[in-house]
Amino acid sequence: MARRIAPPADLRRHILDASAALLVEGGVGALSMREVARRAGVSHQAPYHHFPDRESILAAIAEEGFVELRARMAAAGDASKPAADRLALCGTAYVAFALARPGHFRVMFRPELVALELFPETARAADAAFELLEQVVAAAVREGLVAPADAEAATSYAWSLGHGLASLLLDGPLAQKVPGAARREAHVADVMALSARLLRASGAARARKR
Amino acid sequence: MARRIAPPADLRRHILDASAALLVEGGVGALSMREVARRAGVSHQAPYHHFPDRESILAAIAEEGFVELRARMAAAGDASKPAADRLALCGTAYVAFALARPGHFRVMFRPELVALELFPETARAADAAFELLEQVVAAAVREGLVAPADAEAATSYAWSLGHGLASLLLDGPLAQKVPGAARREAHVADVMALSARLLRASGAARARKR
DNA sequence: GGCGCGAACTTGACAGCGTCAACCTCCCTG
DNA sequence: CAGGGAGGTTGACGCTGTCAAGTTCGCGCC
Repeated sequence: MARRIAPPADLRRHILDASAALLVEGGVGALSMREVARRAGVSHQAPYHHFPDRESILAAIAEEGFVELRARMAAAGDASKPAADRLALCGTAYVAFALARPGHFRVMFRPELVALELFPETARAADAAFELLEQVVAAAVREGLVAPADAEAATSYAWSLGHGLASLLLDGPLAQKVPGAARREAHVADVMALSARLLRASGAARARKR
Repeated sequence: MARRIAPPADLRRHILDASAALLVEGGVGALSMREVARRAGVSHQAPYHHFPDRESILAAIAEEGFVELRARMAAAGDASKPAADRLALCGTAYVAFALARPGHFRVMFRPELVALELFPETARAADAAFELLEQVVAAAVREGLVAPADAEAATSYAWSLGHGLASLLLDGPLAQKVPGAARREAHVADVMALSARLLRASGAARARKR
């Protein structure tokens, strides 16, 4: 009876892809259950057989995002390099992820959209990404760039710098002030290089004191 | 005929206050034209005599936010102090604003909610806040903390650090990891002090080279 | 002083939304 | 081969933003 015109095999995958596309096009407000269903070529109720509600779709997208974010940071900052460089590369990877997957990124840090306590898988993926960053900061402490007492502050410092730069480039004033993918990339590199320079200067000052 | 039970004088003000309260309670999704009207004690259509649509309410709130943000930063970083301290105090004020006015903050950096090109007043308020930060960074360059060639990167650095820390404390993983207003305040102070230390180390290194 | 007009507010309607409920129709399993 | 569940359907509900039209009030003008 001519069932399944558009959805060939995996409707769940189709739904997630259509949702990500909608998030990119019009932000969270544009992601509606019915529009997703329309794009997947199914009835407005079909998605409910794969996700209990709209929030669960957003949670699945956020989870995908955290997994990819962690993978990108892990690939960027391998342990052979000096910690200052690793931190800069992780930060660059963080921003690159946000710019490459804006739809995912915009959903990942919105507790009113995705209550992490209701989606343990998503929360675990977020924790894993956070822990990777903590390891790199620990390396920076080991190399004497910052004092051991500053480890916690340094973790927030590194995460904030990357997260803030990503947010401002994606949705903030820097979106207009730094137009074009190439200029953005260069600007991110500049900011991260500046931070690395500051960290090295701090490390040198601490070494001299001892 | 028992007109105006609830709205005594200024419905526009009432609408903005109710909207801010809704934003705090349930995020952007909770701000509905009809709920705002309900809270103001008027019909669902009354707000349209003061705002042409929902986006205009959000734009007005964002504008208020940028004005207060600028005022707080201006009050925090007066020009008599060293630039490293001014930057740290401005950053602290930035985060303090976000935590004190979460409803406003969540709307100020969402172009899909408030298209700044349609609301020049809001855009002007945002620019004014940004320019204040640029002045403080210019002072840091003048004091030799960073190279003149790094001025642009340093502006993004400072803005990103404050914005990122505010976002992570408000809606990110730090919201759970650093609970309680007092601990948050202390953590912000730690991070900003660390950044100031890094900047001073950089300034000292640059002075030594010359 | 009366009149008109516009601002502020009302009720009513419409389409689109998320979601609950009920139904159909395969395919796999006991 | 009976039965049941997975995955799809249509229909309905109350909510939303917004358009349209009606009402009421207060102020300025002839």
